[in-house]
Amino acid sequence: MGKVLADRPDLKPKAREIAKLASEIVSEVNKLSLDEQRRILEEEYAWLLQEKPKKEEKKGLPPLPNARPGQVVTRFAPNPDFVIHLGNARPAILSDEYAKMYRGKMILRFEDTDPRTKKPMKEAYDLIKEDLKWLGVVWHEEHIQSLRMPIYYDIAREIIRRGCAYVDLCGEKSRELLRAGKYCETRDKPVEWQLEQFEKMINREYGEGEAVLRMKTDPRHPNPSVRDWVAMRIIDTEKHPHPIVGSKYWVWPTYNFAVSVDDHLMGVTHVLRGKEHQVNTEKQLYVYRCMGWEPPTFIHFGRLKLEGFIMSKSYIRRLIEENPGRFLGYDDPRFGTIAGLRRRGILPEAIREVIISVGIKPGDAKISWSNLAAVNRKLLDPIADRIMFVSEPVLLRVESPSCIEGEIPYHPDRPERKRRIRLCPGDKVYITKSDAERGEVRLMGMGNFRVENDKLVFVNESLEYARARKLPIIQFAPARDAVRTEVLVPEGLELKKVGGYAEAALREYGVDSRLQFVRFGFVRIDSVSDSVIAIFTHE
RNA sequence: GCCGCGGUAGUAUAGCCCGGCCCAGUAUGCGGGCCUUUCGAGCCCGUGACCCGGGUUCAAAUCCCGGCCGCGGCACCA
Repeated sequence: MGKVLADRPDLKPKAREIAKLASEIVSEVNKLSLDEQRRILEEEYAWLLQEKPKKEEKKGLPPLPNARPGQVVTRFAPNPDFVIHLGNARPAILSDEYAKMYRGKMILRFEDTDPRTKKPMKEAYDLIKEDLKWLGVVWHEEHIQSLRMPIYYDIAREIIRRGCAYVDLCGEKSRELLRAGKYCETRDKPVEWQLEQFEKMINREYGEGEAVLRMKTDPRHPNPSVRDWVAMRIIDTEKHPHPIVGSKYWVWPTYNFAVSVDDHLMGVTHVLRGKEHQVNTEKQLYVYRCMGWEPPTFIHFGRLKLEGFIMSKSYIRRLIEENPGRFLGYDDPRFGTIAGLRRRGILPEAIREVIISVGIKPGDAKISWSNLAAVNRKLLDPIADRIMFVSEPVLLRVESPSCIEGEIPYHPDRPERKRRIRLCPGDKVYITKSDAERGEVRLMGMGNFRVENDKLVFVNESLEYARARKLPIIQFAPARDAVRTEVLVPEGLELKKVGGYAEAALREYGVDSRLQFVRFGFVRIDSVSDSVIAIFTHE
């Protein structure tokens, strides 16, 4: 029934008749036996049996509304008060992705207009850029708001001239007034007075809290925070110097004012940001309306959480400060910062893939670690060399009639790259304790051995023998040139340490190498000295 | 409390705008098998979801109403 109408939408007006017809036919067919039904189908309607080709699944982002190729300008506007985390990477990657998709432009803008409560961190400007580069984000322009102050002053004057803003001298009282749907009496003063007062603000004739510039909105707007929202306020930069411009400015734009001005002046066409900005969008529209600017297209998506990771900037900072020595820094692999994920061994392509798959839905998304790990594993597997690492090592002595030699490929897909390992009678070898308890094992690439007390007794080299007996094929490390290795395994807020020995080949890899420790999991080499410290990425 | 936005398998997502090719697709996870000198990868098979209740309609995941739940906002933060 549905099928018929889908094929012939022109029949829709007759749907009622068709429904009746269809049910008659169905009941008729149902009287026949199943075999009979099949026979008729095969004989007379064989063409129905042919599978239609499966349509190929489209991957990637949905088209951007109101977007014209070559005309799209997006932006990523972080607050440089700390490094960015996976949640911040979402607008960054999405903005980058759409700019690329439409051959447009992407702008990076640091929003550092509050040296008091969101004091910028001097190093963060560069750290954020590093993270973005690592993520593969490409930007064509770079701006710092604290370096654009005269621009905000100029637009503010224009907005006052247009009668859209006023200087509020009522201080604390204004908050109550506005909550009640009323407002400070200075709102009704003439434009000339407002301009005068604004210059007095700039000339430091007022202190913090004594005067603010407010947008005129609807004093009875259902959302009290929208009512005459603050566009400019005074921050005492003698007490709270800004890390870039010091005490040069006294009057600072609020987020909503600076953003509206910049988005317009920089020609931003599409603003992609979290839904926590929905009300801000509403506020910013007042600026566009007053100035007669055309607003960009706003897209708000939900929050992004990474299961089992701490993302909050302030919480991470507190944890580090209150627990000296417990964390490795803002890039600790237990944190959801970009730097933390990088140190953990997550690839930037994996982050991008996950963020693209989550898309731009307004609903929240909780990414499960196993999902991120699966994507990362898929990318890592073909490029990570296999190295043998022995955890919980026990030391055994080889007993065999002669030396045994084996060749082990670094990667199963490229068997021509391999190292040679030689075990001779009397050699000491580390294997994992639980493997030693298996009785008979096959040392990967070497041969089959029987474990007898502290001895490893050679049986034979036959792989078929090992298969027939289902012997575990285990990793090992000859003690002679074994590398002492510690693997840090992040588990929630804990960082477990797994000690052991790796085979000599580990020496060939430097810091930042990504490897797979055979039967253990993927790791990233974090430091190399006499011994090696690796960080466990995932299985 | 007020304002706004959402609820599709364990997780994420497609479909919703324009109701019928959807007894709901895909990925991951989980279970089983094949392959394989790793408990990896790959390949097969299986598992599992439209928040609840009404309504409109021949037909509702899709439209309407109510409820429940979740999230965001309610700053002189961004």
